[in-house]
Amino acid sequence: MFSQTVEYALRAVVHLAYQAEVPQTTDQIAAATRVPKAYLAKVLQQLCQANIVQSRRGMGGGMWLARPPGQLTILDVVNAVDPIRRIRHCPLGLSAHGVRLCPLHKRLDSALAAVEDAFRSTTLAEILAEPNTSRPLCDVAWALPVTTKT
Amino acid sequence: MFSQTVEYALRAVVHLAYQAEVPQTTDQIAAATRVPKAYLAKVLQQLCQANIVQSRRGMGGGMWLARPPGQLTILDVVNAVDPIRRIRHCPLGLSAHGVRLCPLHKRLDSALAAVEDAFRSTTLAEILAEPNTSRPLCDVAWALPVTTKT
DNA sequence: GACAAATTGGATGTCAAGGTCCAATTCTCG
DNA sequence: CGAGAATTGGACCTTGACATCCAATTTGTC
Repeated sequence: MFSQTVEYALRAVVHLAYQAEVPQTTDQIAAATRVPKAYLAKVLQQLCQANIVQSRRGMGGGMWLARPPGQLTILDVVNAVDPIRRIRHCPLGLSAHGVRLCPLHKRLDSALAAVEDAFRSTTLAEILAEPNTSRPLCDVAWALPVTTKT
Repeated sequence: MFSQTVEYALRAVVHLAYQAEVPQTTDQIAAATRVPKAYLAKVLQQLCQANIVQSRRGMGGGMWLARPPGQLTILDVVNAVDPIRRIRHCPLGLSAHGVRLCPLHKRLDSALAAVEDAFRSTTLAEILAEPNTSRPLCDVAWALPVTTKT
């Protein structure tokens, strides 16, 4: 139900939240999050334009979070790459009823609203701090060499 | 976020709930719900196989609901054509953690669960009976000639 | 300045969802 | 029975999401 792109963007952002010290290259993020490198680059560009992450080119460059994790919600990330499309008017195209939705679409839309709210009220910081569970990215990131260079 | 197919299936089922008396042909349903006729036929077949609607061929044939609207939930319809895919194990493919999800995917999945619950707890009958709003299908069905035949 | 490391942008490929079309089948009615 | 009404099933087309590849650009280091 959520697009691959959303999944990828969230993984990338979680990784960046952990590696806050130094800019992460696309290669590093791709390896840690198991996302196809070339496509990840596109997704990161979108996050860049939405001012979720910042980037620097050239040697020593890479990506990092534009804000502290406590000020970055899941919804911010989702909206940057694949916004939740709320139902704002009748999908049948009839403008006869103005903005009022019929009961069917009101239910559908309120389900969307619930998702939106859940995402809006969860910051990255909360995800990182969650107690009593396995770590985000399923510990994959930490089992892999992240800064290794021969 | 919900597929077109889900939208079409729900419209069709709502229409059938209103026209409970007599079998509705694909043409009639398509006209009332503004869904492409040929594609609607495919969707209706899926609903048929899932035992949501029943059909009869030949003259006087058509489609009708297999159960009373009070015993048919939105979730039933959704699951018949495009089931909600809950997140049951780490999308990164690591089986190292067994079934336990990391905090990130736990949040995503619980959003899916919320949608599923909302859909499970809403019957067609409730949608038809909703007070104080415009009617399902945005009254389009009632403005169109449904049984007209020259 | 030259080289290597990194992002950026454009062109292209692949695949499933959405959509169309037509022939085959099944049913009812006269 | 036969004709017409309707579903059923298969083949096909189109489009956007996902993904890949390569050239251009920017940046740091020697």
